[in-house]
Amino acid sequence: MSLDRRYVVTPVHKSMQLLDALVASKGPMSLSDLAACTALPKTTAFRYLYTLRASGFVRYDERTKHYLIGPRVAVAPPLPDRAERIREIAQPAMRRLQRQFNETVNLGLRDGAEIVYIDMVGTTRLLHAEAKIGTRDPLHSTALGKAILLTLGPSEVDHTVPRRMAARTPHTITNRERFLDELAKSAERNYAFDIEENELGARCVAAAIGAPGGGAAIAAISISGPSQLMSMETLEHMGRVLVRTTSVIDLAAAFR
Amino acid sequence: MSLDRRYVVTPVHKSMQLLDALVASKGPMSLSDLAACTALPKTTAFRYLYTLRASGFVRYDERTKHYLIGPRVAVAPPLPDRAERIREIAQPAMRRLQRQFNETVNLGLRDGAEIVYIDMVGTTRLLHAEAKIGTRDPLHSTALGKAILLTLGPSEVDHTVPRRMAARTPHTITNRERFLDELAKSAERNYAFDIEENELGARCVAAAIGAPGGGAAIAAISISGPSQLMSMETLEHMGRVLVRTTSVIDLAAAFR
DNA sequence: CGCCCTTGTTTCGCGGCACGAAACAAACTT
DNA sequence: AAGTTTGTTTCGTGCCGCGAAACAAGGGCG
Repeated sequence: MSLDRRYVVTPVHKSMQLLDALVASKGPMSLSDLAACTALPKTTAFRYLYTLRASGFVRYDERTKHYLIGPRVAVAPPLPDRAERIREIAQPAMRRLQRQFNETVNLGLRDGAEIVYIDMVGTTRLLHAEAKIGTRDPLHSTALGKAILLTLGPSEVDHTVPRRMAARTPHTITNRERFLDELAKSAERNYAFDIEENELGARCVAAAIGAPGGGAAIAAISISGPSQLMSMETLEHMGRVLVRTTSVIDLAAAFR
Repeated sequence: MSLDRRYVVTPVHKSMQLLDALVASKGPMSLSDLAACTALPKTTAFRYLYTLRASGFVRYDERTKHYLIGPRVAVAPPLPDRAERIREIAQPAMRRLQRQFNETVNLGLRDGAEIVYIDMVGTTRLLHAEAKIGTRDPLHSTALGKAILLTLGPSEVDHTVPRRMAARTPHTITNRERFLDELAKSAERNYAFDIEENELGARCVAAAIGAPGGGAAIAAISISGPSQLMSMETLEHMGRVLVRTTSVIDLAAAFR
């Protein structure tokens, strides 16, 4: 980020570090814990937490004297810098897609056999969606994952997709042969579907963003929505638009 | 909340007000807007926002010079004081239920023909759930809603439940007669179900929290989980425990 | 085209308030 | 019962955050 010390006001900055610490440790923390892991004097940490508590961003268990993230707040861990840059680059395209179809548009990054959501521009209606940034899903049950797998060589696909593919819903494809078949079909179109395979009631279509060197992709964009609104024709139309859109995105700038 | 001015550190407090303002207006805001609606000098607002931006809690659109809630953060609007007090009272019971069944436990408040989620203690696994606080669902498609309707007189039920009941899923009961039938059955047990009526793949069971005067309830507690793990026997067992638990909760203190 | 008004950014010097050491109070361990 | 750790409170100092004002860019209007 921009570290122009000139305008950074310490109390705000430090108190946000406290919030981040609370997020990172996924559970209740004592004052001492928090002070220690943010390198703040106990007194100061106490005051910040007291204030955050009064603002409703932090919850306090009087009994155990432990602090928790406030119930009205959800914070995901910070993303690595590269992810941040990729998001920056993809942002305009995502907004355009969102406006065109008025459904949720997702940006995912591959990490091993999982995709990590790094951005999501939604249909304004729900908080819900926005909170999922930083969460993960398997490659094999998501359109984003399949779209990325399309750009990998057969051998890499082979040792990336786990032997036992976990079923996220009754529709998840868990048979390896059927899955490779499905991939082959998707490869002809350059976009991939997810028909309630990752979440009941939700359909998705995704296309990968070309890697700078032209090799295996590390990111993809998807459009997702409720099955009722996403007929196969709609999905195919979206798929074609996605391919056109993603093919002109250039991630080179994200790698220095 | 506790307004002991002694320990409230102004910069932290004010910057949280900025975040709240951003949340309230559900969209991009200019510096001037934010400064105006928080009654902060432009200079100060600028510095706070700059800091929040550097911490990743606020996003900045360089082009339009507008601020947004950061993508890794989700914040719901603050709850009214009464809701806050009710949550405080119900909290211990909810934690107990959570530990006993290891499924998500929800606390909902009636507001007209909707229930508002005011607390949620989850199965640690997901951010996701926690973020839904403050959101709403129809009374007629949720266990929480039905549990509250059980405590209302027939005439009040009649003009509370809308003529056309919106279908949230294919399983939502939209036929008025069938719905009243279902309510009658639930009334005998004092707890109510939701069998994928509000969200596909999710089942719920709920019981109302007795109103202070003994009249119509305004709150209820539910347990929800994936259909695979929630057999009818499990649901019935949970229902009986819920009734025992909620019947001893006393909300009197929440009303002065 | 040029003027004015609004909006964002930067500077600067003052004063108040946030800081943290230290004292105090509880709760828990030994 | 003494000792250790943890949370809370006090208090005086100095630093740093504050906001007026100056500066820089647009953008709209005549």
